Amino acid sequence: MNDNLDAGVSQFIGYNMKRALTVVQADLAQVLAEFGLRAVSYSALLVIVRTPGISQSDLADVLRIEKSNLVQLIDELANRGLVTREPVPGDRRRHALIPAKAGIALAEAATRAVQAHEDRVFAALSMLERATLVHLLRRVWAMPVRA
Amino acid sequence: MNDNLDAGVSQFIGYNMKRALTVVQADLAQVLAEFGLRAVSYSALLVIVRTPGISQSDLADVLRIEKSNLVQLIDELANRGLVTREPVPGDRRRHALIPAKAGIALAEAATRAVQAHEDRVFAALSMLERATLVHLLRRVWAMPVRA
DNA sequence: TATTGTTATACTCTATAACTATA
DNA sequence: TATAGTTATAGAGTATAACAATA
Repeated sequence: MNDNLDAGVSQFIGYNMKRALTVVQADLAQVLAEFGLRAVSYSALLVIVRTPGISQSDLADVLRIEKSNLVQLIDELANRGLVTREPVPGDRRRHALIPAKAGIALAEAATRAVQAHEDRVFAALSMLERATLVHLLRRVWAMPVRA
Repeated sequence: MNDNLDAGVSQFIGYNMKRALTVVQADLAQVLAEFGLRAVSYSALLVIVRTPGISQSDLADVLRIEKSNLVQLIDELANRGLVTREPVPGDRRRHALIPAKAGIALAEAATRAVQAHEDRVFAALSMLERATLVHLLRRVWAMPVRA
């Protein structure tokens, strides 16, 4: 394609993955900023809404981030009245993360915006092609690479 | 798929793109570390080898990074004897980036390792599927998203 | 002993502003 | 005035170690 512009790096699959993701992330960040959210805080909120009562440790595992980096993130969501930390009967170490009404509403509105964002960003692909793309990507991340 | 594990975020194409890229980047970093390179320094070296005489500004444009962040990177490559900064006749502001013999050799060896890395990381996909993946990704990053 | 939430910290990556020398 | 290279710095994002409370 433009081998003299990028000197052949565009032959690599990883290069094209990164470049496409950069486009997607830039647009997503703009969309979520209107809700006062970043990608990671949107994900956290959505998981809490759909898994009420999840603990911070389990949430960190699901989001594949460090639990220490989740503390301030949950602080933000809690300060905005989107979620609450509730005591868990039987284990006083854990906090159950419970979505507040405002959190549920924001997650729903943001999810609609994210779906619109994906429709826009992947408009060049047909629905079938989008399904193919997801299928191929899943097989990449689902595959064990090293022992 | 595991909608109760990730609470539905895996429905998003962007989520699958990021997750796949994380796997790819982790493996690539390991591979390039054996050559004392990061992804960005490998890309820079490869472009210099295939576009001898390119200036730092033009290289920054190709790599889509800030020229200020290129200075130390080129310092490293130069200190290792992989490239040199040569004066450009007719414009004393510019430096022509010239690959040294060691730089050409390292770029070739690293490129073979990167190709082996891609063969390994995308082993779950047939050659046709890899071509399809690249084609779909290119159409995503080539598409203008916002005006 | 191990786990949960927390704090502090360090390290990488990236972006921006300002400077110099040249054009 | 504008551009190439450079320096310094600041902001994200992420990773690690240590701690108190609890299991």
